[in-house]
Amino acid sequence: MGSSKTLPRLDESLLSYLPQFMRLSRQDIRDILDQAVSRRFDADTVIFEEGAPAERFYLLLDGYVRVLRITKEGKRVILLHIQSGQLIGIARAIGRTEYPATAMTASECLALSWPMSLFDVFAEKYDGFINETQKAVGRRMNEMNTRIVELSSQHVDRRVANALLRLIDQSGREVGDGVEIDFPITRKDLSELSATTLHTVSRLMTAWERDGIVKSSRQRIVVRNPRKLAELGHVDKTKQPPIR
DNA sequence: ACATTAATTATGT
DNA sequence: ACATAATTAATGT
Repeated sequence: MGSSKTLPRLDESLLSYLPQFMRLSRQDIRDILDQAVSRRFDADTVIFEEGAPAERFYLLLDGYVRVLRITKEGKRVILLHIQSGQLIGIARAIGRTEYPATAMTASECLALSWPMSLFDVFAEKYDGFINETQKAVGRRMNEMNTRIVELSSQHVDRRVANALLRLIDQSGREVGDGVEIDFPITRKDLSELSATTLHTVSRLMTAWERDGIVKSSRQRIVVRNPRKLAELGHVDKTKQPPIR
């Protein structure tokens, strides 16, 4: 379960290096922190749900969060992953009063949150907040743009390869023989990111393991050869008509 | 070029 | 021991 304590006192360094708060005085940051609720979440815990009234917005201080939606038929679709230092649940920033998607922790997480009414206050009062937030929204839109094109035009192996590449880009941790995705991730998760089945992902992974591109065990994936994976990701192997 | 179904095995508490 | 994750083969579209 997640505990909901406002622990002793939040240190100002938690915020002072984040783009949204970088320009602010120590006192401003103090005020912001004093209004925050700090909460720890276990892995695989829902932070907020699609369609629910967007009462609070969050700043992820540690861990990783999945943003997802569930189709009418009960199929999960993962939209993107969020890493620490990022705001989530900022429905207000896109003019919505309900959360547009569900946020679920992918690992143990620590997050601050504020009532949504403060979003407008922050935007008005604190230099750089709305600007940097808008940039973050833009980056996510960008990612989803490329993903839409990917999902609707590329073959599975490329989709999965590119999903993996984004994951190590956003949450890669250097390990002995490559770079590991920094949170537990299953074949099923990958398939929900790539619009395919866990079986296909499984087959791809064993093939890529044989080729030394990845190494995986239960809920762990290490990319040993990002270059080769990137080739799989963008090499266009749609059949060209033979010359002559 | 894939998904689906089903059976089997591996792995973590 | 039990649940969940991963593999594998067979079959379907």
